[in-house]
Amino acid sequence: MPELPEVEAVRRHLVAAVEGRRIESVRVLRADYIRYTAFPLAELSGCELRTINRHGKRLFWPFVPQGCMVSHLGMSGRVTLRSSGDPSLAHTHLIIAIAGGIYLHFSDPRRFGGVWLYESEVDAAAAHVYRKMGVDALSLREEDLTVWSRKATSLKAELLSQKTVAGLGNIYVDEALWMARLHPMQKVRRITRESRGRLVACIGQVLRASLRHGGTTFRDYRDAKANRGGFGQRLAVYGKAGHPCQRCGAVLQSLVIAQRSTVICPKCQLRRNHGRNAN
DNA sequence: TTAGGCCTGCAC
DNA sequence: GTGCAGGCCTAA
Repeated sequence: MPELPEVEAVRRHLVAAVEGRRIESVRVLRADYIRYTAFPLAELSGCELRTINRHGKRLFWPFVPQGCMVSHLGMSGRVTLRSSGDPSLAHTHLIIAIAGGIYLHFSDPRRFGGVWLYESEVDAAAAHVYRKMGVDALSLREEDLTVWSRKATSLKAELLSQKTVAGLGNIYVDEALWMARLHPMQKVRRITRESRGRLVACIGQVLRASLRHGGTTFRDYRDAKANRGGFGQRLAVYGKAGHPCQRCGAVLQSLVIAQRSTVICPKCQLRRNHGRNAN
């Protein structure tokens, strides 16, 4: 499932191919994949794609002279570059024709993802970043987590919520918490500053390592070239319940936290908030 | 804060 | 055939 490294890998590939190019036409094959439009999508024809930015798991596509598209891959979304405007992949919902004979195909079997269209980049950010998303996980610093001292949620729920840190999903939350030796059920307000610093470092390390390998392949993820990511076999805990912890050898344990499957090392990741409201 | 719904493919 | 996987939104 696409998380930050997968989305970033897609972004880099797309930018190299289509940045600065003109939109020739837009073809919607499935209307409800377009979640919001401030103006008809067809009016993007003739506009120039200025660049592609990313915040968390979302891509922002600002156009000149006007318009900004937001895309989210959801669980099973893919954006692929093709030389044909005919849908070759099942579940292709949107095709954007770009000058130079390039066609951007948006496909998404499960349709958890989608596309939004705003008048401007500011409008797009207002709807998708300012209200609900925290700092992007790749530029996270320890100071960004000081707000945790006033929050009652668990580490797992907090990191999945995108509210303070944007971009992590179930895979990388489990990986980063394991690397930082923190228990996912621990309350964020009880995390020491030192542990927060360690977590920030581990989040960066996990994401950058994944990015170097082109993301994680799990189920349907592919990058814009339809390649599979190579980070999958390097995962330490995700999907590895019952296997030995590569750090201490203890058997990795599976549990459900915040309605999400979670894998931890019961020996490395000890809860430190026992004795007070530690149910 | 938590549960449910969305949706499909795949493992069992 | 059943159930689970998951991000994110909405409702209770």
